[in-house]
Amino acid sequence: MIIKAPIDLELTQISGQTSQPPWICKDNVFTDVVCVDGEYSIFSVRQSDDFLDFTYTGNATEKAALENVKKIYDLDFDLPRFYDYLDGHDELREMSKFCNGLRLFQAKDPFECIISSICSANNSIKRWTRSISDMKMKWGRNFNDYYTFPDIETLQKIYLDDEDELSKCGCVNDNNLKCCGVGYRAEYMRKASEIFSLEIDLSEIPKMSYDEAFETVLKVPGVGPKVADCILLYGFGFKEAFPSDVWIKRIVSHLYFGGKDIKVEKVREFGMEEFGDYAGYVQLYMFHYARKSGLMEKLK
DNA sequence: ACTCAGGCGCAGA
DNA sequence: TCTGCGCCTGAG
Repeated sequence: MIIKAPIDLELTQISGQTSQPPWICKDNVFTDVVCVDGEYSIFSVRQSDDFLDFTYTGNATEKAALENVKKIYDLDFDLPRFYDYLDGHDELREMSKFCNGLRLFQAKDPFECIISSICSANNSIKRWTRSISDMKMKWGRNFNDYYTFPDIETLQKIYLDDEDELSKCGCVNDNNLKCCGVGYRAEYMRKASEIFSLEIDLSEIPKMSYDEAFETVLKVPGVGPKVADCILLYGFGFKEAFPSDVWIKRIVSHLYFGGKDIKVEKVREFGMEEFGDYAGYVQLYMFHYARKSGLMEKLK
């Protein structure tokens, strides 16, 4: 079925955002397995002119499947209206040209989003993507060779490294987190799994205010301000989040503060104050604008 | 072979 | 409260 919302699907997929790796692409069709009301469906999406062509297999009702795909690709977001907003500001005007059709690629699985966001910290997009894909292949459930992300209970039991695996199971069979290339983040990931199993109920987070949700996820080891904002934005749709890292710092500094060196924490406050409910989208557009326009090279 | 990028936790100021 | 170091891995 065709969903009439303008989107650049490929751009949205490869934007390197921290909710999930890109879906598997074959002949311009992007496919992955999605949990709908407790059951697994294979979702396929394809660019059809400006719109999205969506098909799925599985027992999900059409209504539920549609709701899910709309959420994942943020299809209810009014992109033209956002472009009017960008056009109304000197500093932002150029961005829509470079990122036309780019939407938030939202998590299909909040737990996956949390763990992959932790994995993304102090990491490269390439290495982060490989690690998460490895984890899915090793410990996720296989549906037609599309793999789910391992659930909370599964991940809690995964060994940390070779040493941990050897002492607990007597042999080493690449069945541990560090062999996925996550490095010292392995401990954070396992601790986080424990916390979401025992202390924090994932389903409570969407009911919270932004501030409350921010403070809640900050308690998780490996989650600082940047990762917390990524989790809230890509995992739970808090669009007022403005994830601020060194790149966003450089870009904001260049566009708004005459290149002056400012603290990342100040950049976050500035972004939230200045852009309000558009903060998350402005952050997304800033990053890709900088990438594509050559600004990023200039700011290095 | 070596250096560096990248956000977070922690020790020490 | 704030500052600066070390963490792990792969790319250059």
